[in-house]
Amino acid sequence: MGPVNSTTRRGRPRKGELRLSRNAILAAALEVVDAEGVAAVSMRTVAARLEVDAKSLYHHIDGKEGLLDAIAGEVIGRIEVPEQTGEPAEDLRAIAQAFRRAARAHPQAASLVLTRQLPGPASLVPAEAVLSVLRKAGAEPAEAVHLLRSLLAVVVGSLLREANAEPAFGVGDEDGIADRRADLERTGLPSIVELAPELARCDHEAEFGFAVELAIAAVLARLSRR
Amino acid sequence: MGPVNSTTRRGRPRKGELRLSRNAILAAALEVVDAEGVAAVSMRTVAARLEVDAKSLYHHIDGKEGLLDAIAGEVIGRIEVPEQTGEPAEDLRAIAQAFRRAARAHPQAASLVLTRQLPGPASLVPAEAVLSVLRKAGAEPAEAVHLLRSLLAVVVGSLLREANAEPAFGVGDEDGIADRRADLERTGLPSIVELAPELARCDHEAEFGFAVELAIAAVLARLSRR
DNA sequence: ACCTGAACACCGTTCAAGT
DNA sequence: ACCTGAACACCGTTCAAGT
Repeated sequence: MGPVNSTTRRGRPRKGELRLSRNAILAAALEVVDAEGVAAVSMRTVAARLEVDAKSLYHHIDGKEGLLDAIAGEVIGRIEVPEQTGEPAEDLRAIAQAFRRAARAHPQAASLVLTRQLPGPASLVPAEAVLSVLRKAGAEPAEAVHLLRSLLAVVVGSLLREANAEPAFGVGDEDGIADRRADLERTGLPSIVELAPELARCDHEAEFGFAVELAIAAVLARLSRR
Repeated sequence: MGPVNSTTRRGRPRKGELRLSRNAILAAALEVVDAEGVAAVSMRTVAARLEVDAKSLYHHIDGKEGLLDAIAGEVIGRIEVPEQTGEPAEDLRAIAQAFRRAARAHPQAASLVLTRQLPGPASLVPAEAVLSVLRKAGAEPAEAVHLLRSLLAVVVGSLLREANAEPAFGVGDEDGIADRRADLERTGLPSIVELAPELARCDHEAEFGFAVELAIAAVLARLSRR
């Protein structure tokens, strides 16, 4: 159908109207994601936000799959890699936190970002930073790549848990925590039951920090053991 | 439409016909996933495989979202946790490998499994095993939960990369590797260019092993430093 | 208790026709 | 060069009607 006003027409827009562009589409798509989640992204909803027909998008992006890839690239492309200090632990930590900040800027998009082919061009900038730190810290070439991939796995795995967790899993919500705890205790699995109080809650920021510190310690121990 | 034979009818099946069941639906859904990928799963395709109308599925499962959750649970529920040996490193390694084996049994389902709310009931058995090992190795209660979550992040992050990588990224395919290498060199990012030969290829099994060993070393170092 | 026909409100995508 | 009408082949889901 398209816009319902009486001046609906075909062909290119009358002069003065904003032209459709890849950037405008991406911005609109990100708005949909932030407002209603990835599931609400469709060619039609995105186009509607631009007051344009869904089919028009095909002139600027490569179908829906291409749109989702582009959204992921957009989010990951906004990682602001901090300047290096020369202190490896500090630098690696800062890059990991920058990654998390970018993911948390669009919480609803996080699973999209983490789930798509990550080593796309957009993620090469943070990868470059990590590799540079590792090489300066004394890692061999092949070793640096293994360590990069290990660090990336920790970051991605941690952020994915955070993205998938129900919103209330974090702070407050003592009721939800009590419910989960009761569920865990009902399993009868001894360690699960014993640790139910700890398992029923999750401070995502602290958990991310813990995993990253553990990984960094492992990396540095490995590099200094030489 | 349903089956096109001339005896189409409504109501419950004539006696002798197999009844629809949650298990039958899950099995059919897993067949679709293995044969054509998660994207090919729809109420209609799954129902067609059972020669049943799509709407019939609603009597046994909670809509499409419920179906996807159930598939993920099914795959993860098949993790065969090995018996403990008392050697923490060996036991943790074995659990991680069991996790990978389950994921690789249904490669097309992997991203589904890793992406959904993981701490569902199905994943509690492997979690119990990890926690038990950690506690025996001397971890404090809260610490054991942090370490479990860190280990899970490494495993999930690694398997997610493996699942998302294009099939050819692994072995052979020297052409694809050469292409990727050329792409990486064109970025001009110094460390990326220097390490392009290593970055262009990825032995998933070795990479998984490396990340897991690094994580286990970190865990044990932390627990023995006391 | 279980299955389906009719129906609804959505999808992504192609392609020819318009300006 | 860019946009859309018409059209197609799909979706998930509700609900009343059948046995």
